[in-house]
Amino acid sequence: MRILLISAHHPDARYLMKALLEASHSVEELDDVRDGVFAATEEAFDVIVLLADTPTDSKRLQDDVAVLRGVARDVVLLAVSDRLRPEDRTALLKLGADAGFERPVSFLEFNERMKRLLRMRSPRLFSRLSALDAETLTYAHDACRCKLTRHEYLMMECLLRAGEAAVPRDVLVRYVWPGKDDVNPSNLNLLASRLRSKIQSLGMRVRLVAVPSVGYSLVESAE
DNA sequence: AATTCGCAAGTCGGGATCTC
DNA sequence: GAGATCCCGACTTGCGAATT
Repeated sequence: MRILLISAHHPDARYLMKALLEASHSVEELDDVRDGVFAATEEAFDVIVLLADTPTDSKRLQDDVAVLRGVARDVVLLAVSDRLRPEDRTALLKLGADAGFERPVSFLEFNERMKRLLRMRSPRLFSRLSALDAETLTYAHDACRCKLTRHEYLMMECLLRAGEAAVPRDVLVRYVWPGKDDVNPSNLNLLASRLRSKIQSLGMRVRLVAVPSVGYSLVESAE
Protein backbone atom coordinates (compact mmCIF):
# COMPACT_ATOMS: atom_id res chain seq x y z
CA MET A 1 0.00 0.00 0.00
CA ARG A 2 1.14 3.54 -0.72
CA ILE A 3 0.76 5.47 2.54
CA LEU A 4 1.16 9.13 3.42
CA LEU A 5 2.01 9.56 7.12
CA ILE A 6 1.53 13.10 8.42
CA SER A 7 2.90 13.71 11.88
CA ALA A 8 4.18 16.85 13.59
CA HIS A 9 7.30 15.16 15.00
CA HIS A 10 5.16 13.01 17.26
CA PRO A 11 7.14 10.35 19.19
CA ASP A 12 4.77 7.67 17.93
CA ALA A 13 5.59 8.54 14.33
CA ARG A 14 8.94 6.69 14.47
CA TYR A 15 7.29 3.55 15.78
CA LEU A 16 4.45 3.71 13.29
CA MET A 17 6.77 4.44 10.38
CA LYS A 18 8.99 1.48 11.26
CA ALA A 19 6.03 -0.84 11.67
CA LEU A 20 4.50 0.24 8.36
CA LEU A 21 7.79 -0.29 6.53
CA GLU A 22 8.25 -3.70 8.11
CA ALA A 23 4.73 -4.56 6.95
CA SER A 24 6.02 -3.89 3.39
CA HIS A 25 4.16 -0.66 2.76
CA SER A 26 5.55 2.24 0.77
CA VAL A 27 5.46 5.13 3.23
CA GLU A 28 6.01 8.83 2.61
CA GLU A 29 6.40 10.81 5.83
CA LEU A 30 5.69 14.53 6.14
CA ASP A 31 5.56 16.67 9.27
CA ASP A 32 3.15 19.32 8.13
CA VAL A 33 -0.49 19.08 7.05
CA ARG A 34 -0.01 21.75 4.36
CA ASP A 35 2.78 19.68 2.81
CA GLY A 36 0.51 16.66 3.12
CA VAL A 37 -2.26 18.41 1.24
CA PHE A 38 0.17 19.29 -1.54
CA ALA A 39 1.51 15.73 -1.69
CA ALA A 40 -2.00 14.29 -1.79
CA THR A 41 -2.87 16.45 -4.80
CA GLU A 42 0.35 15.48 -6.59
CA GLU A 43 0.22 11.74 -6.05
CA ALA A 44 -2.43 9.07 -5.55
CA PHE A 45 -1.99 7.56 -2.10
CA ASP A 46 -4.03 4.59 -0.88
CA VAL A 47 -4.05 5.69 2.74
CA ILE A 48 -3.38 8.93 4.60
CA VAL A 49 -2.58 8.62 8.31
CA LEU A 50 -2.87 11.81 10.31
CA LEU A 51 -1.11 11.72 13.67
CA ALA A 52 -2.41 14.49 15.92
CA ASP A 53 -0.14 16.55 18.17
CA THR A 54 0.19 15.83 21.87
CA PRO A 55 -1.92 17.03 23.60
CA THR A 56 -4.50 16.76 20.86
CA ASP A 57 -6.39 19.83 19.75
CA SER A 58 -9.66 18.18 18.64
CA LYS A 59 -10.86 21.15 16.63
CA ARG A 60 -7.59 21.37 14.72
CA LEU A 61 -7.56 17.64 14.05
CA GLN A 62 -11.09 17.89 12.66
CA ASP A 63 -10.09 20.82 10.45
CA ASP A 64 -7.10 18.89 9.13
CA VAL A 65 -9.26 15.86 8.36
CA ALA A 66 -11.74 18.05 6.47
CA VAL A 67 -8.98 19.69 4.42
CA LEU A 68 -7.36 16.37 3.55
CA ARG A 69 -10.67 14.80 2.61
CA GLY A 70 -11.30 17.80 0.37
CA VAL A 71 -8.25 17.08 -1.77
CA ALA A 72 -8.15 13.28 -1.56
CA ARG A 73 -11.66 11.93 -2.04
CA ASP A 74 -10.87 8.28 -2.74
CA VAL A 75 -8.17 7.76 -0.17
CA VAL A 76 -8.56 5.86 3.12
CA LEU A 77 -8.17 8.57 5.74
CA LEU A 78 -7.21 7.61 9.30
CA ALA A 79 -6.77 9.88 12.30
CA VAL A 80 -4.75 8.99 15.41
CA SER A 81 -5.25 11.03 18.55
CA ASP A 82 -4.48 11.02 22.30
CA ARG A 83 -8.08 10.95 23.29
CA LEU A 84 -11.17 10.30 21.21
CA ARG A 85 -14.44 10.89 22.99
CA PRO A 86 -17.50 9.50 21.19
CA GLU A 87 -18.43 13.01 20.02
CA ASP A 88 -14.89 13.55 18.65
CA ARG A 89 -15.01 10.25 16.81
CA THR A 90 -18.40 11.09 15.36
CA ALA A 91 -17.20 14.50 14.21
CA LEU A 92 -14.15 12.97 12.52
CA LEU A 93 -16.29 10.42 10.68
CA LYS A 94 -18.73 13.13 9.57
CA LEU A 95 -15.85 15.21 8.24
CA GLY A 96 -14.56 12.35 6.12
CA ALA A 97 -12.27 10.21 8.23
CA ASP A 98 -12.69 6.47 7.69
CA ALA A 99 -11.62 5.62 11.21
CA GLY A 100 -10.21 7.19 14.34
CA PHE A 101 -7.66 5.52 16.61
CA GLU A 102 -6.75 6.37 20.16
CA ARG A 103 -3.20 6.04 21.42
CA PRO A 104 -1.62 3.66 22.15
CA VAL A 105 -2.40 2.04 18.82
CA SER A 106 -2.19 -1.70 18.29
CA PHE A 107 -0.37 -1.91 14.98
CA LEU A 108 -1.79 -5.32 14.08
CA GLU A 109 -5.32 -3.99 14.44
CA PHE A 110 -4.38 -0.76 12.67
CA ASN A 111 -2.89 -2.66 9.71
CA GLU A 112 -5.86 -5.00 9.35
CA ARG A 113 -8.30 -2.10 9.56
CA MET A 114 -6.38 -0.27 6.85
CA LYS A 115 -6.57 -3.27 4.54
CA ARG A 116 -10.26 -3.75 5.18
CA LEU A 117 -11.04 -0.10 4.52
CA LEU A 118 -9.01 -0.13 1.30
CA ARG A 119 -10.93 -3.19 0.19
CA MET A 120 -14.19 -1.31 0.72
CA ARG A 121 -13.05 1.94 -0.91
CA SER A 122 -11.12 0.48 -3.87
CA PRO A 123 -12.28 -3.09 -4.55
CA ARG A 124 -10.74 -3.13 -8.03
CA LEU A 125 -7.32 -2.11 -6.74
CA PHE A 126 -7.61 -4.54 -3.86
CA SER A 127 -8.40 -7.31 -6.31
CA ARG A 128 -5.35 -6.46 -8.44
CA LEU A 129 -3.11 -6.63 -5.40
CA SER A 130 -4.59 -9.88 -4.15
CA ALA A 131 -1.77 -11.79 -5.86
CA LEU A 132 0.60 -10.34 -3.28
CA ASP A 133 1.02 -11.44 0.31
CA ALA A 134 2.76 -8.82 2.43
CA GLU A 135 3.24 -11.15 5.38
CA THR A 136 5.22 -13.76 3.46
CA LEU A 137 6.50 -11.38 0.75
CA THR A 138 5.22 -13.67 -1.99
CA TYR A 139 3.67 -13.12 -5.39
CA ALA A 140 1.31 -15.79 -6.69
CA HIS A 141 0.30 -16.25 -10.30
CA ASP A 142 -1.59 -19.30 -11.54
CA ALA A 143 -0.10 -22.17 -9.54
CA CYS A 144 3.30 -20.49 -9.10
CA ARG A 145 4.48 -18.69 -5.99
CA CYS A 146 7.47 -16.40 -6.00
CA LYS A 147 9.30 -15.33 -2.85
CA LEU A 148 10.41 -11.71 -3.09
CA THR A 149 12.66 -9.33 -1.22
CA ARG A 150 11.07 -6.18 0.23
CA HIS A 151 12.19 -3.97 -2.68
CA GLU A 152 11.10 -6.55 -5.23
CA TYR A 153 7.75 -6.77 -3.46
CA LEU A 154 7.23 -2.99 -3.61
CA MET A 155 8.18 -2.87 -7.28
CA MET A 156 5.77 -5.68 -8.05
CA GLU A 157 3.00 -3.95 -6.09
CA CYS A 158 3.58 -0.69 -7.98
CA LEU A 159 3.45 -2.52 -11.33
CA LEU A 160 0.39 -4.59 -10.44
CA ARG A 161 -1.66 -1.55 -9.46
CA ALA A 162 -1.08 -0.08 -12.92
CA GLY A 163 -2.47 -3.15 -14.66
CA GLU A 164 -0.57 -3.57 -17.91
CA ALA A 165 0.12 0.15 -18.27
CA ALA A 166 3.71 1.34 -18.19
CA VAL A 167 4.82 2.80 -14.86
CA PRO A 168 7.27 5.71 -15.18
CA ARG A 169 10.72 5.20 -13.71
CA ASP A 170 10.39 8.11 -11.26
CA VAL A 171 7.11 6.71 -9.93
CA LEU A 172 8.73 3.33 -9.38
CA VAL A 173 11.71 4.91 -7.63
CA ARG A 174 9.47 6.90 -5.27
CA TYR A 175 7.38 3.81 -4.55
CA VAL A 176 10.25 1.43 -3.88
CA TRP A 177 12.52 3.91 -2.09
CA PRO A 178 10.05 6.34 -0.45
CA GLY A 179 11.58 9.45 1.07
CA LYS A 180 14.95 8.95 -0.61
CA ASP A 181 15.79 11.48 -3.29
CA ASP A 182 19.35 10.32 -4.01
CA VAL A 183 18.53 6.92 -5.48
CA ASN A 184 20.90 5.88 -8.23
CA PRO A 185 18.72 5.32 -11.34
CA SER A 186 20.68 2.17 -12.14
CA ASN A 187 19.36 0.62 -8.94
CA LEU A 188 15.96 0.37 -10.59
CA ASN A 189 17.47 -1.45 -13.57
CA LEU A 190 19.20 -3.81 -11.20
CA LEU A 191 16.02 -4.48 -9.26
CA ALA A 192 14.05 -5.03 -12.47
CA SER A 193 16.67 -7.40 -13.78
CA ARG A 194 16.63 -9.54 -10.63
CA LEU A 195 12.84 -9.52 -10.44
CA ARG A 196 12.61 -10.54 -14.09
CA SER A 197 15.01 -13.43 -13.75
CA LYS A 198 13.21 -14.61 -10.62
CA ILE A 199 9.85 -14.62 -12.42
CA GLN A 200 11.27 -16.33 -15.50
CA SER A 201 13.10 -19.01 -13.54
CA LEU A 202 9.77 -20.09 -12.06
CA GLY A 203 8.12 -20.17 -15.48
CA MET A 204 5.44 -17.65 -14.53
CA ARG A 205 3.19 -16.45 -17.35
CA VAL A 206 3.95 -12.79 -16.74
CA ARG A 207 6.77 -10.71 -18.13
CA LEU A 208 8.45 -7.60 -16.81
CA VAL A 209 8.88 -5.42 -19.87
CA ALA A 210 11.02 -2.31 -20.19
CA VAL A 211 9.20 0.54 -21.93
CA PRO A 212 11.91 2.70 -23.51
CA SER A 213 12.08 6.27 -22.21
CA VAL A 214 9.17 5.57 -19.83
CA GLY A 215 9.70 2.79 -17.34
CA TYR A 216 8.41 -0.74 -16.90
CA SER A 217 5.19 -2.67 -17.25
CA LEU A 218 4.00 -6.10 -16.24
CA VAL A 219 2.26 -8.01 -19.01
CA GLU A 220 0.66 -11.43 -19.30
CA SER A 221 2.60 -13.64 -21.67
CA ALA A 222 0.85 -16.11 -23.97
CA GLU A 223 3.23 -18.90 -22.99
C1' DA B 1 26.15 -17.28 8.33
C1' DA B 2 22.77 -16.11 5.14
C1' DT B 3 20.36 -12.70 2.89
C1' DT B 4 19.68 -8.30 0.91
C1' DC B 5 21.21 -4.29 -1.17
C1' DG B 6 23.79 -1.18 -4.05
C1' DC B 7 27.98 0.19 -6.67
C1' DA B 8 30.87 -0.56 -10.57
C1' DA B 9 31.97 -2.38 -14.85
C1' DG B 10 30.97 -4.66 -18.88
C1' DT B 11 27.75 -6.42 -22.66
C1' DC B 12 24.05 -5.93 -25.82
C1' DG B 13 20.77 -3.87 -28.97
C1' DG B 14 18.50 -0.22 -31.28
C1' DG B 15 18.33 4.38 -33.04
C1' DA B 16 20.75 8.44 -34.90
C1' DT B 17 24.26 10.28 -37.63
C1' DC B 18 27.85 10.23 -40.91
C1' DT B 19 30.25 8.78 -45.07
C1' DC B 20 30.43 6.77 -49.45
C1' DG C 1 20.07 4.02 -50.15
C1' DA C 2 23.39 1.05 -47.68
C1' DG C 3 26.90 0.21 -44.56
C1' DA C 4 29.87 1.89 -40.69
C1' DT C 5 30.22 4.12 -36.48
C1' DC C 6 28.76 6.24 -32.33
C1' DC C 7 25.83 6.86 -28.42
C1' DC C 8 22.57 5.85 -25.02
C1' DG C 9 19.53 3.08 -22.41
C1' DA C 10 18.60 -1.51 -20.79
C1' DC C 11 20.43 -5.49 -18.88
C1' DT C 12 23.67 -8.64 -16.45
C1' DT C 13 27.29 -10.07 -13.39
C1' DG C 14 30.56 -9.81 -9.66
C1' DC C 15 31.65 -8.27 -5.39
C1' DG C 16 31.69 -5.97 -0.99
C1' DA C 17 28.94 -3.71 2.69
C1' DA C 18 25.07 -3.76 5.58
C1' DT C 19 21.47 -6.08 7.81
C1' DT C 20 19.02 -9.86 9.89
